Amino acid sequence: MTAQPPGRATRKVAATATDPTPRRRRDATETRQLLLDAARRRFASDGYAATTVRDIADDAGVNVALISRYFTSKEGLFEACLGAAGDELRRTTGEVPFERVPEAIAHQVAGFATTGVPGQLTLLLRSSGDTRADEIRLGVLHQSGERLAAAAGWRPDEPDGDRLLLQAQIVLAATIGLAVLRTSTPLQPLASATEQDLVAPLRALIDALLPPP
Amino acid sequence: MTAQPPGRATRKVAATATDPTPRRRRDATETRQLLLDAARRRFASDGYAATTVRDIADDAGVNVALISRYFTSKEGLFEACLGAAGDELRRTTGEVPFERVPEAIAHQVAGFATTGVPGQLTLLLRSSGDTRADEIRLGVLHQSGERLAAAAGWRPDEPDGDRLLLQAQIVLAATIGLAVLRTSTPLQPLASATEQDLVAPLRALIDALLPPP
DNA sequence: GGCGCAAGTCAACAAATGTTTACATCATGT
DNA sequence: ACATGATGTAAACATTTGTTGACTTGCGCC
Repeated sequence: MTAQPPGRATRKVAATATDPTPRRRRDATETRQLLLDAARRRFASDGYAATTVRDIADDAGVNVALISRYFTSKEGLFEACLGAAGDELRRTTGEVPFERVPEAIAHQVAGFATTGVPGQLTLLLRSSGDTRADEIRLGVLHQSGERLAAAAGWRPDEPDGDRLLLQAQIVLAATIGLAVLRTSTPLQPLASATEQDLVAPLRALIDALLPPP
Repeated sequence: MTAQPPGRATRKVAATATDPTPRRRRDATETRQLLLDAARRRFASDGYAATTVRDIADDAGVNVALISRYFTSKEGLFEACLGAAGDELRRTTGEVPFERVPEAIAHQVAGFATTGVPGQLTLLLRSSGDTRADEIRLGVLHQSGERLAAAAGWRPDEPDGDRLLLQAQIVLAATIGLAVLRTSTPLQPLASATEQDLVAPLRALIDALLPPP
């Protein structure tokens, strides 16, 4: 496929010609980031097992061996991706006033269309076959559920508290299902609905499950 | 692991000893069914790519080669599973009076705990890397959404019809998210909630998104 | 009973995958 | 300028995976 003639290597000079920023040809941190971005896209859209390290390396335009160098292994790379996804989800469901949660979720779910990066949410539910990654994912989801429930007035010791937590987790489930049906399995018209299109239904959904305190 | 001593084959006599029905040792249709059941479980819990044909064959207690014989290929086996899952989902969202849709969904989502089979729903969203299977899945989901919307009074030519269809698909998304968070990623307390625990929140959710006609 | 075919077994194959090893090349400090 | 460590490359590796072909074994029918 990409077999280079064995003489002098072709080198990738093409981009640098029109590139305004003559960035260094060798930059470890940039290479790391390229790999992370490519991996997030691949993992989110194809899942962990179906993604090969060569896919990721090709997307990023770097050599396959660098994945092992910078992230130890494929699993290490996946965990690094999960970390970023967790941060993003925490930001969405945590540090946001309760009234604006629908907007935040809509933005998160719709983020795929705006940013090129498919929602990190899909990353969260991809079965990985890796125990460590499963733990991370579960922890993130659990914490997100508790934050959402807390924003709706949940207190851990309160009687009937489990009901509220359960309903917060159902909201979370709906969010994740939305992300999946928009990216991994593009279901129309849901997949092409805009961020604004989603806010109203999401508000109705959240109001129904988590009545404001 | 399961290495048999190479002398006379051990043969699987263990089960037949206490088995009240001395069923034939060689039954093509039964073997097919064993493979289908094992495959549904594996595909639903681990995903398509992470599941190996040897896993399935071992679970079913049959030889690996029989997968190719009866289903042509791993993809063929997956499509066969998708067919069954599609039937089940159609049954849930279609031939049910609108008022009882929450119960039907709860039953479907909770089905994992009651029957040993993890909800066929999770099968529906597993990315497969196979174009044909993707089409099947998308078709099933689309049809389910339309049936649900129709049960809520949606008519294709009606103005503002897209909004209703969109909201039905959001209900579908919530359902799928629920199935995932209960099986693939067991999130507590959601994962251990009983069927009855789910009915009330689901009714609230559906009432909010699909007001009865 | 014994014959024929369906059902099942075993071993091997090629392709793909994650990882490593040895080597080449750039960047930087002196 | 040039030595040295960081960065990137290429090829090879040991496994695993899906699939196939030749072979064996049991079932049903004459």
